Order: sequence, then structure tokens, then C-alpha cells
Amino acid sequence: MANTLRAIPLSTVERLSIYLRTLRESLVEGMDFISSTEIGKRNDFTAAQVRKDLSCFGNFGIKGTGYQISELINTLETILGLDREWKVAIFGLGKLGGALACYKGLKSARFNVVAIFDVDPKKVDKTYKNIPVYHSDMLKKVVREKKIQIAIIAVPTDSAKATIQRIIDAGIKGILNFTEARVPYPDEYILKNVNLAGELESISYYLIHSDL
Amino acid sequence: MANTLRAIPLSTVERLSIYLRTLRESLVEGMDFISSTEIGKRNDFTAAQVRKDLSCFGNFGIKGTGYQISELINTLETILGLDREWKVAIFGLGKLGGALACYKGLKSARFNVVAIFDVDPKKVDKTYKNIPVYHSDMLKKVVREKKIQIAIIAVPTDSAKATIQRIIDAGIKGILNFTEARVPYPDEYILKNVNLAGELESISYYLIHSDL
DNA sequence: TCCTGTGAAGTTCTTCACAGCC
DNA sequence: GGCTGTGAAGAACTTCACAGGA
Repeated sequence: MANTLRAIPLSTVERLSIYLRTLRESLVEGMDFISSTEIGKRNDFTAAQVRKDLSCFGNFGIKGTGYQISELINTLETILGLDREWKVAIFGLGKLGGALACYKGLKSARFNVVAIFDVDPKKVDKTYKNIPVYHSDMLKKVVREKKIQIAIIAVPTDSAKATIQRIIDAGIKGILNFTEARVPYPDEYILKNVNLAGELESISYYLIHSDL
Repeated sequence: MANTLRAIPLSTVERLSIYLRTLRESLVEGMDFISSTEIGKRNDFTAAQVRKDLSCFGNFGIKGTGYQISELINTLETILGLDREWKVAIFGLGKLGGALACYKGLKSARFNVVAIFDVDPKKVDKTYKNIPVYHSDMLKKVVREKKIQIAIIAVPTDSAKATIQRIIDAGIKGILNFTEARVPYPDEYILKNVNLAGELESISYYLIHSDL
């Protein structure tokens, strides 16, 4: 059954993103319908997992046939909130911040970078790839005026904690953090950490512990 | 009890990285011992979780006192394989690849970028930040000569699948993939995906579904 | 007293297996 | 025959709660 927004696990939501990518890919390949088995095969999930995930939100499939691809794409985009434009700000115009500002995957997925913040006088009050660069002191004002909803943190480690705190205080509820700083945040916020060092460290762990 | 390398869940390994960061931080603060409660508090885990994770690998704590910080740092570094140098290659010298090549967190954690691969004649056969840049055709030869163990993928989407396949064929067993491509890989390999769009999509999901 | 280490209990997530429909 | 949707079973992970040592 369907359509509750209660208690969907994060892992399910993350898989929806992956299913969506697979659906777009198979649409490009000219397919009309796709089965849970095929979605699973392309991503190394079980078919039951795929069906269970989708059934959290409704009955989208046709028995004996599978899922109508273009329809399911629309459905998943709506579920994930990709049917609207999100206003994103990047904090820190270093190498990583610059790379993220240029990243094609963002714009194409309705994540629109409308502001960059930095503290370097040489960077501030100019534009970078047509995106205005503001001094971080302008945070609250710009966030209010531009209705920024999502922050991406790519500042140096030593200023990360303070930056995140100010972003929380400014009321930006969605935060993607590329730094190592960890900051407590209110329940109604969502803060996700991407930890490059941590990823490599678990790779290192498994490389030395997979005996064989 | 202790010290089996059986069946440690990925989530435990990933938390070890986080504990390690916390330990280094508290060492800098001048602490000698730290309790599971304090480690938990700084990262939003329960104390029992911290103790259970650590107890997978041995009895490192002192009852009534906690964990001796510098000792536990050494222990975790050994467990995670950070007591050796890892040779890393970056594939794709675009904005992201360049940012990763410069990233301080890598070198300081024993991940040494010893080669960059690209196909652009303007970039190949030069150095970038003192790291030699090779044409991707040289993959097998360079991997063998430099004993590269870990690959970071930052190539454009359309060449990603083929690149990853060639890296697998070349026998690099640890792969960190920043592209959207998904490729099946042998069991003894470890391939981790960092999906920026996916992270933002789950933020988007929770922003619209946290009623309140 | 304080804090660890850990069985047992509890919770959450995944897979199984099959009824029902195309 | 093929495939979905789903309750039930199973597996995996987390928390509880307490014995025991510093």
C-alpha cells in the first residue's frame, strides 16, 4: 500500500536516486518498460528490494509487465522533490568549491547555484562562471534575498565549524558538508557529510582485510 | 573478546574513521583519556555503539577510566591500514580531479597521489602540482611500475564506464568513483561510489517531506 | 564511583515466497 | 509465463542493562 511519508529509511531514499538514474538510462536506450529484476541487475540490488522500495510510495508497476519508464521517472522526480528548482549556495571558492560550482550534474538536476561565499577580498564581489561571489559577512542578507535552501560547504577545515554554525543560524535547512567538521544541528535540518578521507580509509581497511 | 576480521559491517568501519578524527582532535585539545560517552557525544552516536564497534577488534579501554587516546589512535590507524603508504592514481584531470589532487587530507592520511591519467594531449606528459600526468593508454604500464593500489575516478560521465572497466582489468582493487557510472566488479575488489547528485536528491527529499 | 565489555533484547532493514493480475 | 505487491521470515544492526574491574 502506499503513500505515507512516515519512516522511509534513508537507504531507500538513496536507492530511489539510483533507480531514477537507471530509468533515465534505459529510456535513452529506447526501452518503454523495465522490470524490478532489470533495475536490480543494473545496480546490484535484489528485485525484491527494488519492489519494496517503490511500494513505499504507491503501486506503480503492472503485473506481468513491469514499470512504465517515463511515468516512473516523473513519479520519482516528484517524490524526490526534483519537480521544483532548488536554490543552492556554495561556501568556499577554493579548488573544490570551484569544481562543484561548475558541476554539470547539479544544474541538470534542478539544483541551481545562485551564490558563492568566500572571505578572500580577491574573490569577493566578482562573479565566478556567472555566479555572484559574496563575502561571508553577507550571508544572512543574501540568503534571505535569494531564498537559498541548500548549502554546500567546501571551506578550509579550520573555519568549517563556524561556517556551518552560521549557516544553521541563517536557517538553511539542507546542508551538504565536504569538510571534516561535525556540528550538532536541529532535528528539522538535514545535514549530510561527504568524507573523502573516510571513504579512502574504509577502502584501505577492506584492501588489507580481504584475505583471499 | 577480540580480533577477528570476520564480518565487520561497513558502517562500523566508517565509524572507526570518525572515531579516529575525534581522537586526534581531543589529543590536540590536550586530553589523555576519553570515554565512549564523550566520543559518542561529539559525533551523535550512543556510547554503546562506540564500545561495541571498538570491541570488534579488541579490548582497548580501561574500566572506570576510558580509552588512552594516543594508544587508541595507533590502534585504529593499524586497523584501518593507515600504518603504510597507499599509492593512489587520479583518473581525469578536470576541475574535480585537480581539486582532489591538491586535497591536503589525502597526503596527511598516507594516501599518496603518484599519478594522474587523462586523454587530453594538452595535459598529458606534463606534471600537475608535481604529480606526473600520463595518457590513459599508459594505464597498465604505469600501474605496474608504480604499484598503484587505489584509483579515484573523476572522468566525464560518458567515458566513466570504460575507464572503470580498464582499471578493474588492470588489477587495481580499491576504487573510489565520483561518477554516476555503475560497473559490476569482482568480489575481492572494493568499489565505493560518491554520488553528489544523489546526496542532494536525498536532501531535497527530506526537505519536502519533513512536514512540521 | 565511573566506565568498559557484552549477552540479551529490541529494532530496523532485507529477502523469501506466493497470491493475484497481465 | 512473467512480474508486481506484500505479509512473514530472516538477517543485520543498535541499544539496553548489568557484571565486573579500575
